[in-house]
Amino acid sequence: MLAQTAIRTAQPRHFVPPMRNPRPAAGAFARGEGAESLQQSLPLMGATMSYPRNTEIFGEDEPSDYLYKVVSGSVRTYKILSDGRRQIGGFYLPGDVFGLESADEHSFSAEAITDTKLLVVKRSAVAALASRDAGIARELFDLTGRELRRMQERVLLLVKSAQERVASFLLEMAERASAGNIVELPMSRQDIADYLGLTIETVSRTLSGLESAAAIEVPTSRRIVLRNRPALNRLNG
Amino acid sequence: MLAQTAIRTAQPRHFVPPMRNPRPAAGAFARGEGAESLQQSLPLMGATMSYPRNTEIFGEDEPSDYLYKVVSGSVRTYKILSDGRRQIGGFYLPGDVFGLESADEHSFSAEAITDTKLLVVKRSAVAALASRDAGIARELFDLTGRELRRMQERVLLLVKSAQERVASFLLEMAERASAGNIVELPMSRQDIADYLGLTIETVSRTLSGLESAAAIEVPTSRRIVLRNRPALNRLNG
DNA sequence: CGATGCGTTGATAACTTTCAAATTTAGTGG
DNA sequence: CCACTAAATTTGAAAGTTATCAACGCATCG
Repeated sequence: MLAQTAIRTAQPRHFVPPMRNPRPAAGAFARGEGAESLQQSLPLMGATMSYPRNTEIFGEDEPSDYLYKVVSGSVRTYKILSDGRRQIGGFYLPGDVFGLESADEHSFSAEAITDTKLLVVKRSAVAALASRDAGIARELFDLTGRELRRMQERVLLLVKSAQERVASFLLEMAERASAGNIVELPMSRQDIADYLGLTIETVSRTLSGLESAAAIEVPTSRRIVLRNRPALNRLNG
Repeated sequence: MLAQTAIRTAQPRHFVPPMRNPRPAAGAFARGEGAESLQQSLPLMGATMSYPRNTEIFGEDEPSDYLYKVVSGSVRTYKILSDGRRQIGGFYLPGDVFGLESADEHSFSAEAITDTKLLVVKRSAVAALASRDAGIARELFDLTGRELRRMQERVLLLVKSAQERVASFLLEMAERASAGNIVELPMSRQDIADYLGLTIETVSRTLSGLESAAAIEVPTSRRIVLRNRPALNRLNG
């Protein structure tokens, strides 16, 4: 399973006004003097599109002509397995880019989890820019490499126990979408289960267990408060 | 955990004589006229090194200054988890490139499974070439994207049952290292178990089960004959 | 021939899923 | 804003799968 591609850029993540140029990623990596950056170029090459909650962004069988950058909202990519189960490839939050890994066709479908605005850019436009600008090419390469490492982390996660997977998931989300120790989850328990390769019941039970152990609090089902990060990190392995 | 990076190139895979220039990948993708290809350039930039069976190629904590291409033999990358378990990132066979995903430091260790010859190339040399040649840059990007898709397949694999994982593994190896329906496995049962996130006992039992079901034959522990691919594919999901 | 490493097989325990039901939350219409 | 209905989440009990612990077989090597 898998995240199509999730690149987090050093950008403000919450309530980014649509259509405003993101500032260049700070210190992402060295680039040749005077070269454009992907951060700057993307908004100029694409259009912002809105997707209501639970609507499809693209289907698994469709040609993959675009790259997507989340402006606001949240996205899940997924694949329906032959036995009917759904495997979630990845969750994408504001600042994340997805679609990088696609070949000619998407290997996953993508849906908006919440109302979402995306910056949509033609792959060919990015490719053309990259072929003229080595800095941009390098940036693309680095983004993909970063996504690759992220996917490797995912593989490490999936061989662990249910408790470890849930703890790791919470820590990952805390890193990506938290204000302090409060994690706001845009996705349902079913989404989490399909991401972690567990059942919804196991996810729910594990969260209850962590709450009993005073590692977290669950004031509402979509809000998790991390009470004991060291304990979660221990579980994380 | 995970495969550092495994790119299969359209090259002859068995007994490639060391230090002989591989022919350019046939039809891997379009490149600008007259541009060099990575396939051609790599051997000119690096050196071939030999590693006896079970020796370390690099350690997890070491700086990652090189890319590696398997000339002959086989390699495993792995990571030791905090609980002492070993997770195998990937297996690399002749023609595969690994090390692409690394950041400043390796996230995995690498060992020769069998006596192995590797083409070792400085990352900086490849990067320099890529910055001058958009075709090379594109090639690198494509290689990484391919590896990303491969890792996604891996994630899909790991959420399945033991039987599905083993069946998928056999099919994967058949594609990569088989002569017809005979698969020669360079790695031990323990390696396979650590790759699939199972125990050695479960792998062994599952293979025995597949043999009872007449899907495979196991004449020796390192040789598997695929007797019923459709059945394996069904298990594969 | 005995030791050692690897693989297989068996019995039991631990963990996760499955099936079912209760409870809470969210959405809709009045 | 409240009531009602549907959906989501949580919890319980039983079944299924995989891991663990243990023993055995087989091959290689000295």
